[in-house]
Amino acid sequence: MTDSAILRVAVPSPLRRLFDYLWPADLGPLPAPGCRVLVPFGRRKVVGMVVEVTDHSDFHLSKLKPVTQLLDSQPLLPEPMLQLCKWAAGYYQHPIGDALGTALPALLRKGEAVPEQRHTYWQLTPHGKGLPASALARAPRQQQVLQHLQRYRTASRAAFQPLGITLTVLKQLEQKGLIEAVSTPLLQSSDPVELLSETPLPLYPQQQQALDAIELHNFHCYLLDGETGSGKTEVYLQAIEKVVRYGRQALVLIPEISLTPQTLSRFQARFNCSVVVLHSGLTDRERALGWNAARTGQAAIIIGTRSAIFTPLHKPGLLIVDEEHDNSFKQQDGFRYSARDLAVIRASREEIPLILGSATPSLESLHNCQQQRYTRLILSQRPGSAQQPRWQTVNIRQHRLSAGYSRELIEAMQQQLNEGNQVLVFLNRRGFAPTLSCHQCGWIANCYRCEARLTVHRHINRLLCHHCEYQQAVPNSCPDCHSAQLQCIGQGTERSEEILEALFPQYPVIRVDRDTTRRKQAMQAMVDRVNGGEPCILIGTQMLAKGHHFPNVTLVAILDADGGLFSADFRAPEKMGQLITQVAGRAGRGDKPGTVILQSHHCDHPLIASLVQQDYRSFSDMLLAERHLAQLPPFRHMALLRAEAADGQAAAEFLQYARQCAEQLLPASPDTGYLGPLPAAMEKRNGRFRHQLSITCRERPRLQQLMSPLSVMLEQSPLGAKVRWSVDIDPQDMT
DNA sequence: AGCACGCCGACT
DNA sequence: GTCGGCGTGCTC
Repeated sequence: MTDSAILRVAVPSPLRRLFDYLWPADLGPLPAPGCRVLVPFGRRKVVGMVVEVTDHSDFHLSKLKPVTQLLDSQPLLPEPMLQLCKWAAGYYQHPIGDALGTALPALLRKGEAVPEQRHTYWQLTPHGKGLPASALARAPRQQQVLQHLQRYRTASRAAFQPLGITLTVLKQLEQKGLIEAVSTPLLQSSDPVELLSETPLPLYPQQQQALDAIELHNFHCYLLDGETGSGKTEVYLQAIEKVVRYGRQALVLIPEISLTPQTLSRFQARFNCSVVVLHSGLTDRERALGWNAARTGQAAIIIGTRSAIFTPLHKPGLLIVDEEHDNSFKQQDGFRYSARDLAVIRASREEIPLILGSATPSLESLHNCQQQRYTRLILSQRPGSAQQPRWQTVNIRQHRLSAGYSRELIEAMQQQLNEGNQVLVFLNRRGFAPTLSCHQCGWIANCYRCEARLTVHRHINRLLCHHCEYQQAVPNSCPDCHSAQLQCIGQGTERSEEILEALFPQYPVIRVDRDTTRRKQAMQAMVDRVNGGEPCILIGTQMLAKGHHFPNVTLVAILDADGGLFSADFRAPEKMGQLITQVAGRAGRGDKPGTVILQSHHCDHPLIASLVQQDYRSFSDMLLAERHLAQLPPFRHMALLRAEAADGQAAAEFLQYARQCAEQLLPASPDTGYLGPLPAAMEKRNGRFRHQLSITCRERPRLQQLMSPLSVMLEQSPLGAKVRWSVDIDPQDMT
């Protein structure tokens, strides 16, 4: 209770509240929300962000500490971004300080000043200017610099590079006092240059209709639903062009893996304006520079992965989320936000359009179209001569397989290869074999920290756990009965590669998975090799499904389509269908028609049948009907409480307590359902036992009204201190 | 999350 | 006699 100025500050801590500080008059006028401050917190000093300015506090005035230092004279985050972070922290039940932390580049989070893009160049000192051009004859490199600067007055380091002048030479001249480095802020280029550096591609009618349908001056969501190769990117590019022409910025989100040079170069080749790319490969400084260029409006187009949704924009004009169904838009730990869902909130607050693009839209987005909240724009043709692939199933239920390959498939592959074409084989399991077992006693190699089998990796001759870090050498004999008859059961990409090499010795086999693409550039080298065009076989995991185009592939084989059909995760079939459709889209992109062969034990399963005989659209309709019947998302809103501990009992007890609290706040009813606590699909993982409690509500606000007080109660509960627990709103991955 | 305080085992 | 193990408690 006071009339002096109080700042409500978000502080990096796991506590779900703001902290009040006094503003000492000698620090000058009150800072605006969005400015960073240095504050004492406990026994240390931390960088916090002003969220509110007020004149009262629930705390005793005597308990408030004063702000130590103001770090920004102007707000770092504009009001809409601050609001978005507050909203996201509330919606996802995450501490506000941490949420705001993810919105800032690391450099700024640490309290550094905002870096500025500067133009650095070299010029002669007065001493250097006095020298004749013939000076420094004994140092030809230095003389070259001298003469160059006498002629052009200034030159940047980049300008010296083609002349073969290294930084060392320049430093030597600087030592002699002959030249000096000058750095000035980079001015915004005000020259009216032509925006486009290449002519846009002509649009076919559907593309044109889609582009025309997108209203640029108000908020609306558009689902650009077009299969692989239907030209979604061209629609993005031309929509961005319009937006940039009237002086606004476009923010494009792409999945983590699809940050391929191909996508990127399309944007850079099209536009002359400044395109900023925010990806994980940048240094902290580069990232902060790009972020700031977006904030100040210097960058017209910003492309980034999930976290880029928090990039402030000076004049936002358009948001795009490409491959909106992709799981990487949902952060799976810590601050569990969905960048795609936040894009909807952000676009609506900024009153700008949002384009969600996908060949295989998420059921959430399709449902939103059915509810008339989004407008669905369909692209069903492939430009040029490319044709739809032909689908074919092989029932492998009673077939004798050669290490996972049916006779039909082998024959089809042989035929395509003989005709000089390429074949892509999709097997979503890396390693040699998923199981090592003893033929004598039935022993199976299990991970001792996880409830999972160890995967045999033949090339390094080790057993790896794919769920934790554990690995060991492949034993020579069974640890139980000492028999030497250990056998590998099941198929992985490594084993498939061996089989293919034996089956088709005259053709190169290229394996693509996490193990073969670990090295930098390995993926690109592989793509280049394949697109060289020689007949070959590609075998790989889902890495093959995303982003890259292989125009010479005419046959796509899906070795095992059954993985997603009978999983504990209700989203598994959706993921499977998306993956299969995406892989199938790699086939026949050139002038040659493509074929997709799908091996399954359940060819007559309605989901498989709809995918094969019809398309993703009928497949997703069927899934939506199932979700409706089962009252699952997107027809219900879900929160998942997870708890894990070395003592499984403690985790279950904590969730039991959570359920009691929750049911007191919001009793179970036809509109509100509780399920659990139940052991997670893989109960033991990384040495901890995991349990979960799911809560579903018909109304989204109702769920949030429950989760907010519940999170606070759980945070304060002593039971919660003994286990690792988290709240996941709109969970994507139930495992 | 940090970072303290706090009370019990093997070492200069 | 101390160094240090990690239990629990607090941060405006």
